[in-house]
Amino acid sequence: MTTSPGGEPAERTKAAVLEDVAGLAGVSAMTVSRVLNAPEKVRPETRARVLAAVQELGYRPNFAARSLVTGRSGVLGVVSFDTTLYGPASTLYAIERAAREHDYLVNIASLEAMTRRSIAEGVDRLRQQSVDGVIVIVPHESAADGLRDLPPDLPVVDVGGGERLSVPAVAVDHHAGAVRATRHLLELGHETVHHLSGPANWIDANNRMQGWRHALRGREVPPPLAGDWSANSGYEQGKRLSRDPSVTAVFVANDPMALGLMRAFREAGRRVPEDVSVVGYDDVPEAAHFWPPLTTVRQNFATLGRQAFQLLLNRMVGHDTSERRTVEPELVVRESTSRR
Amino acid sequence: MTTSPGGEPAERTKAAVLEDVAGLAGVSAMTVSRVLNAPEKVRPETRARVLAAVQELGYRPNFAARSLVTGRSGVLGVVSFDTTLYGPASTLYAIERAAREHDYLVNIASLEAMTRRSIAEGVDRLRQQSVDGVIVIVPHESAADGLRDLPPDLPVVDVGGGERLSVPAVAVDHHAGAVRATRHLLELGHETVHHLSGPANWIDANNRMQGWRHALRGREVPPPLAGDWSANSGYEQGKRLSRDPSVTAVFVANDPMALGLMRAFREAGRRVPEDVSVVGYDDVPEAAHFWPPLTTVRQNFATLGRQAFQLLLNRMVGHDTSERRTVEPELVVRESTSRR
DNA sequence: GCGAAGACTGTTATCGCTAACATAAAACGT
DNA sequence: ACGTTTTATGTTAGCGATAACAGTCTTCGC
Repeated sequence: MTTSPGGEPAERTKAAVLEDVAGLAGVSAMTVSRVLNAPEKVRPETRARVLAAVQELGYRPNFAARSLVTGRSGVLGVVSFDTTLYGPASTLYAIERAAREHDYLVNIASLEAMTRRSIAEGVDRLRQQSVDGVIVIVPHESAADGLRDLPPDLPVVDVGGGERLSVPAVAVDHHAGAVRATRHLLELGHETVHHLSGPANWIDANNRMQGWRHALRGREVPPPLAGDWSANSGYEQGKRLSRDPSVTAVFVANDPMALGLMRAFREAGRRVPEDVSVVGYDDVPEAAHFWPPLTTVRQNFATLGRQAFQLLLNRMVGHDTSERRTVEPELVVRESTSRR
Repeated sequence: MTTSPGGEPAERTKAAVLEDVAGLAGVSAMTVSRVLNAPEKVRPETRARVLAAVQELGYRPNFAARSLVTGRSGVLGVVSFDTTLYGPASTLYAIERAAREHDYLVNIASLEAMTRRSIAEGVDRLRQQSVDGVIVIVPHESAADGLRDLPPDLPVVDVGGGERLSVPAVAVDHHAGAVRATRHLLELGHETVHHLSGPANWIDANNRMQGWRHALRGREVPPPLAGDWSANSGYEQGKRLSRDPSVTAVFVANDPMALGLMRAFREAGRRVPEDVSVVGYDDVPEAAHFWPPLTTVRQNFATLGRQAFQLLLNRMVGHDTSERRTVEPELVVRESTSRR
């Protein structure tokens, strides 16, 4: 960036600042600032001169200085648990894209654990870097508590964090999704539906379990098993479940676990879907290519992320809503389910 | 300002600043600053008093102000393509964790496309928010170019961006990984090994393809097919490949494609591994539960991310290395491969 | 033709913090 | 005991931008 070694006058060592541009353009610093922030207030010719100077010096406004005086940073934070999981990763991605369109940058703070303390700490970390707002993706019961003792002056939006929240939130209607999944199996003629749920205290896991229970009302409700979202836990629990010959239909709380479970059943000699039908949840991109292709419930994480950003934007410009938006999941029928 | 109508003395409307804390503790602002930045330079009793005041006022240093004067922001940026993909997501996650341990925050900028322009633009976006350094995760040929015309004053580290880079870099030795995968198949008695590669111009895809070629030297090298990393493309290409009865072993450039390919083969009546052996790449957490459990090459993304951060840290403190570190991948043999 | 409104541009005062230097108090060596 | 170092704290001066106000110079209306 330093001008060429040819001997040009402005062999800058330090980056150019407003004053430098002003000097070169023969105007005051304020005018340069205006050109950058409210161009219409500056006469076109001056503007052109300033812009040329900006160009020539490769001037970039100093973010810290601007943010110090305006009180806004143009950065928003996302607090999330494991961003390696498909759901959080996709949501984060959507948020980032939406943010970019509005000239916001995204700062991430991932959490070691999901306790109210760690959530507060994550938000705090972001706050220290003076983000303008925070989106929390913590699908855990602890989120509600963690969010409660947050400073009220910081706009916060929650994603998938349960009912009793003090902040605006977006969530997928997992109850409905689970009902759809379970009904689908019931309609296929299964007497009842078993359930492999996610870990305790995860909002999504609870909601799906409740939906499943709800859809099963009036029938025998088998005791649910719980995994930890991993394919491996699905496999382990699948092994147990496969020993019960009465099982003909299983609703699994996410796709990886469904994958593991199907493997366990196959290894136990029970064919999917001939002997037992399986429905997953998430519709990860691979689900269509599992063996057999998995019937599952699709969540639209992109929408989720976009909505979350919208809500945050609203809150940031002042609308003090505690709006709650819901995204509907959709059943995708493939080949892991069949008529009994 | 304006103490509240209630009459309480410190009914703050605005957040407390250094001066407020100083006042309460009966010291100068500078002392407070020292307590926060170099506690050992302050007498324990004063320190305690200051800390108490900080506590009482809930004081949080203003990031912009600090950063304005120190010239450092404590934020680093990560430019990445699709952070939804397992690799980038895991790497990002590892970077974030390493960064946190060193009190850095991570800003992300994901890219719409992988062109030199968009890379430069992504870095730029981060630079405007004055990040202290940038890690670029763009496993594409364009990365090298995109990085070349970067301002030299900004510490940049590349992850997986190929050989001819102008900046420090970390990469997995995909060539070696591919060689291992291919040799494994060869040692199992297969005459040759087919290859389903990733999209053209992706560094990883190229390296793996070269490794495969290398391991095959002296034998017939079948024309490789190319997918787009998705399970779906694996399935499509798998359908084509399954029509060729001479195929007995396939090295697939990533796990999702391997999943799709195995499905295609199965649907074509060719059993894996009895009729055809398949090796994947990545070792995604689900790979062990594919049907059959996938033999694959594990990349340690966590190490990759950590190393990238280390390198960046080095560069940021001034060491002007253009060090290049390599992470070795590891073959994980499961059940998708068998003796011919 | 002259005051008033409007259009541009400039001046000044911060924003909240820390580097660098200055000072005061305590500790020390001989 | 006295200058000298060390230790603890305070003072001053910005970092680089923008808000708010203050001038100029035009442009108009009547």
